Amino acid sequence: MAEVEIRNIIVNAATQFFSKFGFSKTTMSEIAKHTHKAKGLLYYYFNSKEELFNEVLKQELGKVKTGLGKIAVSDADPLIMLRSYLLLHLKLLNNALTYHETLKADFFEKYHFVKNVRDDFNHFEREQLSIILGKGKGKGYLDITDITSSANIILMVLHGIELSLFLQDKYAEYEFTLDELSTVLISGLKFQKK
Amino acid sequence: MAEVEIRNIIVNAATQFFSKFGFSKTTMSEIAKHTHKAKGLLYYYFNSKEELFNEVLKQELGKVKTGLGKIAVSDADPLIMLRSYLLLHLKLLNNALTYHETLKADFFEKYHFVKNVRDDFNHFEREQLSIILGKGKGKGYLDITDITSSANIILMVLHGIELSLFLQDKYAEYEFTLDELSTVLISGLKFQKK
DNA sequence: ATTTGACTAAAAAACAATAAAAGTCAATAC
DNA sequence: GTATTGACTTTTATTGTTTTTTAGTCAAAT
Repeated sequence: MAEVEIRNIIVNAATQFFSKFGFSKTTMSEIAKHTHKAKGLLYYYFNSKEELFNEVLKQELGKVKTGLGKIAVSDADPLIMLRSYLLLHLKLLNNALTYHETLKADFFEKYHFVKNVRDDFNHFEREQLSIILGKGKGKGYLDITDITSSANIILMVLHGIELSLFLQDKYAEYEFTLDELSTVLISGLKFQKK
Repeated sequence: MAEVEIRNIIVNAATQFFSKFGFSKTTMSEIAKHTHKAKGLLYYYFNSKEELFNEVLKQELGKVKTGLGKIAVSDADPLIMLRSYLLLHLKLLNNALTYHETLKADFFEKYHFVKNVRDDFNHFEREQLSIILGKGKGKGYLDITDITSSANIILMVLHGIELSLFLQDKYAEYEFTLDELSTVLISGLKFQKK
């Protein structure tokens, strides 16, 4: 079998276990057994359990990036784009189970090995939001001077509520409120006749 | 000495220790020693360590309530009131150290014994915000239909960012951004000529 | 070049013994 | 009778030890 296929089989099995049981309660032997391969093979493709987890998180966030990336390239109304972005961000991340674990770990300053992937994702989000905000500003829809600063505000709110939503499983409960929140935020950034 | 005075001496000493070392790393003996009283006396005034901690938290949040309570009763511009409320909420809670501990504990579903005091505070906040939003709506400043729902959005944002601000000590870092955030939120709730 | 599985080293879980803390209460002071 | 004490008991946490589990290795096989 092609090298890349086996690698994927391993990553897929790892994703199942990590998503269900988390990093420490998943064993490499379990993953190996489930793929009907020897444990040593996992170490042929990945240097460590951490590296494998990292790859799982990377692929998970990769899918989120793909979803979110489609918004900024479209030529829809920037206000609608921004709204879609906020809601899709929360919706997609709500299902990113390994990401949830790294969120939680943030509080204990563990999981440093995952820093690069997380940083990359944050950078991506900053970029996408800047594009959207830039378009909105260009077309005179948004009343913002400093795009970076506005992006920071939005990200602060998103990251803030992520913790309560995902780690305390309140997404379903708050879904409707999130809709209103995005409306308020966008309305707050909108150009207003004083 | 009057019964209530001794009680206060105990609570004050307890506040110092709990704020500095947290609930579990503070011992009742320490508190007793610091007040130059026997440990048994603490149990004459409080049934348990948990009850004492509860009292400390109650007084801490009581001060926050006093500060925040002054805003809604003033007859300032509701928009300014709302802005002051958001910023003061974060500023005062940033110094509420025992509250921080209960925030953290939320993630582990510990500290259930503190639920009443926390619920009371949440109820207070909901009330204050409703008053302010009500005034804003009445005077035609705010474009909101459901006051409860708007209060929920604001509280969700506040609670969300509290975790990152207080538990990861980012208040100083984000202070400026918070100012902008409150501007955006208020602007988003403001009545707009479409 | 890929895969195996017995092997080693390191980390976690289980257990027992010990220390430290919460909480009690009969005696004492006011 | 109310407030206070401090020695005492009970619970909970800590420490050190053993056992088990798991991450990670590697020589041999495919």
